[in-house]
Amino acid sequence: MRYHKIPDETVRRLPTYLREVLVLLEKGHEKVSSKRLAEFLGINPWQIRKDFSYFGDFGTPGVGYDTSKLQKKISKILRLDNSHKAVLVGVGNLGSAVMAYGEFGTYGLDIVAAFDKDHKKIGKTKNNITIEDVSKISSIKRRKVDLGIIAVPAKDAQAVADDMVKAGVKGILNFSTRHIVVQKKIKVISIDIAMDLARLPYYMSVS
Amino acid sequence: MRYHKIPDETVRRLPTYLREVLVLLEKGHEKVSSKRLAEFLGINPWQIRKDFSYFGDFGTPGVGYDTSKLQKKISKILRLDNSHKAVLVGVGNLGSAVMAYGEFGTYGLDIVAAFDKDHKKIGKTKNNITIEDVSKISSIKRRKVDLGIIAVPAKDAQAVADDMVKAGVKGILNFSTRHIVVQKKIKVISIDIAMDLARLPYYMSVS
DNA sequence: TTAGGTCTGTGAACGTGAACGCAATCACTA
DNA sequence: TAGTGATTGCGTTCACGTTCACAGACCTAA
Repeated sequence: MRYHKIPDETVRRLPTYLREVLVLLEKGHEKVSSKRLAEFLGINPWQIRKDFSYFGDFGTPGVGYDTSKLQKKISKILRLDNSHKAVLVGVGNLGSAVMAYGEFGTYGLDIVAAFDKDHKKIGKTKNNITIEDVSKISSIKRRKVDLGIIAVPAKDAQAVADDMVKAGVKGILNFSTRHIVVQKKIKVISIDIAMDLARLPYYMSVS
Repeated sequence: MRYHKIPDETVRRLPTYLREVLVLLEKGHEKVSSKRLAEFLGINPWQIRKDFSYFGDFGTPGVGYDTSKLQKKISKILRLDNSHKAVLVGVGNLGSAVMAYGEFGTYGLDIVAAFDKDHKKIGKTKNNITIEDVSKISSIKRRKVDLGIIAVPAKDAQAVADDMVKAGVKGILNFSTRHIVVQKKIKVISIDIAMDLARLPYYMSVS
């Protein structure tokens, strides 16, 4: 194996691989071939082999990859080998769904605090988390939270992001429809579910 | 202007452009420069100009782009000039949030029906939509629905997708964590919000 | 021990998209 | 009408990611 910088597009696929590998481990499969993995995920086998070739060899020709080693290696690369704490701001419809979404745990990600500015919501409890006043968000510094999730309306998004950064958050997942500007060393990933749906009609007519 | 096939990556950005253009129109701006648009969206100006160059010229050197023409043109390319009807299957936490999510309307997309298999939910009304029994999903054929949104647990996702296709859906937005296989002419776009969060720790350590 | 089948690892070819730079165009002013 | 400043349109270059093809490694069975 040679040293390689892992391409961004490969990193984007790693969580997918990890998720499937976890399922296979659960089922007790110790080995998996690139072909089989490819079928499950709808990707080409050679794409998977190429991706895996950027780091380690845990593959055995004629057999496949060792699922357990794969899981450890991918987790380590993604820094998911230690668990991470996340804070959610905005407990509306989407925010509530995010809190209830079980899949974060799969990756060792834990939502440990939730904030809102609506006084009717503050103090209430959802998913064992008591909703706090967003003006007190700086308290997460003590609680060693390094991920932030923004689920507030567009107009409030930037302000919330600024507060998060001040409170020590290192990465932000942004569900709002506004582009967010932060210091370069803070990573922001934005999701706009409406935009993906909006792309569908285009592809429907093409094919 | 020359004829060009519009690159996939450009299509991916079009909804973003459209959203911002709609905001500008709302505010009464008739013109916008690539530079200004770029600042709002966090993209490079030349990327935007290149994207726009694949279709039409509505730009005036020294002035910028005509927002109104931009809106019409992008809508037309994305086939959002006619409204589209969507069906949601799975009215859990995420499904409910999707139903309540207002941004779909921005693009002329309309959720007109919702299905679930839980008899406790069937018959209840959310966002003016009465939840129906998922076994009766074929009824959407009559209602001219062409988009499907899957918000059910992974194990049920494929079956729901199959039913949707039978019922005449042409494009699917999949929120489940399972890869879905359908006829080639049906377009599936999958979103896994946990996977995006799972990528954050990687970038946090790198920078 | 050998043969046959399977699957990995990776260099190389290929394709696509991003970044760049600048000529051409237009509005505005005097 | 000419000069100035702003901005588009797009050819070109560069960087990156995908696809391919195959040598080599390994397993099993006889």
